[in-house]
Amino acid sequence: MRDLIKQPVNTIFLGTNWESVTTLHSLNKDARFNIVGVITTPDKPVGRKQILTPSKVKESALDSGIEVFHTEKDVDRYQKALDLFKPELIVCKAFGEIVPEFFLEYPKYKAINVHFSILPKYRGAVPIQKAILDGEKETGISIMLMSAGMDEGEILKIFKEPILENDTNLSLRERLVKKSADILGDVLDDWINQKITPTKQDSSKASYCWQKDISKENAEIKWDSMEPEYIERLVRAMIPWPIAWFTAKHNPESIIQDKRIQLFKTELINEISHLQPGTIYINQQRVLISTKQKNTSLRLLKLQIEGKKETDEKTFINGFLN
RNA sequence: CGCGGGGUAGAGCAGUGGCAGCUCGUCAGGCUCAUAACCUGAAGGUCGUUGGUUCGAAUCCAACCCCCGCAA
Repeated sequence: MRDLIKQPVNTIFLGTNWESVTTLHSLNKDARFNIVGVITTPDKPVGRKQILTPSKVKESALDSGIEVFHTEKDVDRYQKALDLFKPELIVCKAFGEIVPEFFLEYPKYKAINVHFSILPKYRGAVPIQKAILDGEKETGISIMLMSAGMDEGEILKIFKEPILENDTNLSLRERLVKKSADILGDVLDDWINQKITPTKQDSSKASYCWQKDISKENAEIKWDSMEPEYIERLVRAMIPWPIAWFTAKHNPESIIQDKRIQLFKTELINEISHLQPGTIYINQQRVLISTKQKNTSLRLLKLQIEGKKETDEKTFINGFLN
């Protein structure tokens, strides 16, 4: 037994974005862990003006006085990080670089990753989005050992979380981030004190998801081929990026034409419409789009037309009445 | 100099040389058992900024600022 309060574990944290920040914070204020260093990706150009910006984790770590290191996918630099920090434990959340095996094997208590799915389902970069797209009713948090393969390591603990009807990638992600930050310290403590036996994944049941599945290109709504239920899920999965979109066709029956439209919030409405799929119309103070199912339309609760700002349904109608 | 759309009342928009408008919201009153409904009235603007053209500019010209979509 090791009393972590008396002997905090020297830990390296690997991460990049705001999710990693929440996880890092919870470990950093947890007396059982001593964050000796943070490894993150190099500063990247961001936004329309391509300003060189540090990752969220880097900003946060520097604020907390934690040393920051960039490995830049360079094997030698991983070795340097080990020499520099001499970690007993590595914790990883949303890092995004392939990490060499010797680095993972170095710490006494190994390298632990937090993944947002019930493994072995949804291995890969975008498990939340894919679970929503597939219409899954639940997903979860897998806390696992890192291995050379992608998300193939042995499982320490899995927590399940329901996917709500209105859940977007963002809302669900926020819940999972918060919950995982709450539980991670205790799971690590149990692991270090050998109260947990890792379980192998059944790789025959594995499924995968890729970053390229979530892109501007794949966020385009195809009214002629996609089922309305799928479109509604697509809208929720693409929040806050890349946002589901389509170009309103040249169609006299549609109130908007030849414009690119992004959808932020929609709901399915039972209503008979014989308009061709993708036609935008207004009925009873509601903004609707016909789908390939004649008895189902999609109601647009929040939308954005190119060149304009995001507006809700009511505001859109106010302006349209001109 | 990457491409394009835009900036007009608190919000969303119309108005392309001649009195500053529409829908919603806000405020006051009315109707109603009641209401997000309906009726009457009111407040609310330096038309992004600066300069130019003109008898006269929200409108035409020039420069700049800001917002948004695409691309990266």
